[in-house]
Amino acid sequence: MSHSDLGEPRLGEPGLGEPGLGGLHRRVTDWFAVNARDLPWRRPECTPWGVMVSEFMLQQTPVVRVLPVWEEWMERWPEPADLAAEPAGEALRAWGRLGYPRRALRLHGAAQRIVEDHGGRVPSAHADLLALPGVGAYTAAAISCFAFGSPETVVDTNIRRVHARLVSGRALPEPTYTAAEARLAEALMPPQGHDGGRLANAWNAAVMELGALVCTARSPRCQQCPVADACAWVEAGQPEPHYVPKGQPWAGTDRQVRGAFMAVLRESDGPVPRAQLLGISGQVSATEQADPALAAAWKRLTGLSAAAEQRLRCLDGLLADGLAHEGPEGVALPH
DNA sequence: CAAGCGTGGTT
DNA sequence: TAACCAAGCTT
Repeated sequence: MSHSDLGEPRLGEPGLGEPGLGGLHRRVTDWFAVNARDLPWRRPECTPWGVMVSEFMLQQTPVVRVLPVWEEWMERWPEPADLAAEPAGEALRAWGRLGYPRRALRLHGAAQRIVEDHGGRVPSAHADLLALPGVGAYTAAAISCFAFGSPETVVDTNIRRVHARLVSGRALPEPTYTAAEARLAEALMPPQGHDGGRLANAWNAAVMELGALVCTARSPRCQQCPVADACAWVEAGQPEPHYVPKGQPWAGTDRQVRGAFMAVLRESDGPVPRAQLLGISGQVSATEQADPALAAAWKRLTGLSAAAEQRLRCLDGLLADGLAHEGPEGVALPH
């Protein structure tokens, strides 16, 4: 892969005595050295397990909400075996309101697999990590790179956005991760030196941080960007996105109902009677929102409101997903 | 592979 | 204020 494969946009001015894509590597990592947030999972004393827990929690959840929960987890479960020895329900409870509670379930399962298959140590190889529940391409690369210094190519949504703007001249990355984006990310990696992956590690972390703090999705802070003068998107006059991002509906969705159920189960010490759980209020089904008259007619015919049917379906879903268990006394978090 | 999966701060 | 969106993974 040569730099000529990167496409038309310029990658800074080469030939000025600056190695690495016309000095981009150096400029971004220098910016990072000054501006990086002091996050506990980045400190040298943080264990691979600490990095792994942070990566799970950071999947689709902002740093500020992860910080306090991560601290609690590290104090309570400093090693994978500590978590693996607990019931999954304890992981779900300690997950609190981070969202996507199946991540807690998968992290708990991953801890058990680490104990069984890896002697209680977080594996460092990408393939071993990828085999763990809840670990996909991004998380495997991130753990391998940030916890072990492996020269992996890490690609998250921040990095994709920086690449889209800096190199491709677009406001946003493609709606779905493309092979072209993967090739670009590979091509942008610093050359393999004799530093044991240190430069790769710094580049990954620096571009990610640049995307999180400066090259943000909305109202980017281009004045503070160390490579704005080399940015294809700035050069092109900051054109609008070439597609409309899909929204994430919430009111009346199954997600809202499942979230409400999980909140009740987390707060309960013992099992909650099924009827009580199904009776919690606060949500209106999407059907009832769209057409209250139709929903009322349906209820007269069947005796079940659309909301009631939705709650039944959502409870079944939680049980099927292993987020809850049902016994003779009711529904509870799993053992 | 597009859809589904929580939650709450920001705009 | 409603909409956007945040270090993705799984099916």
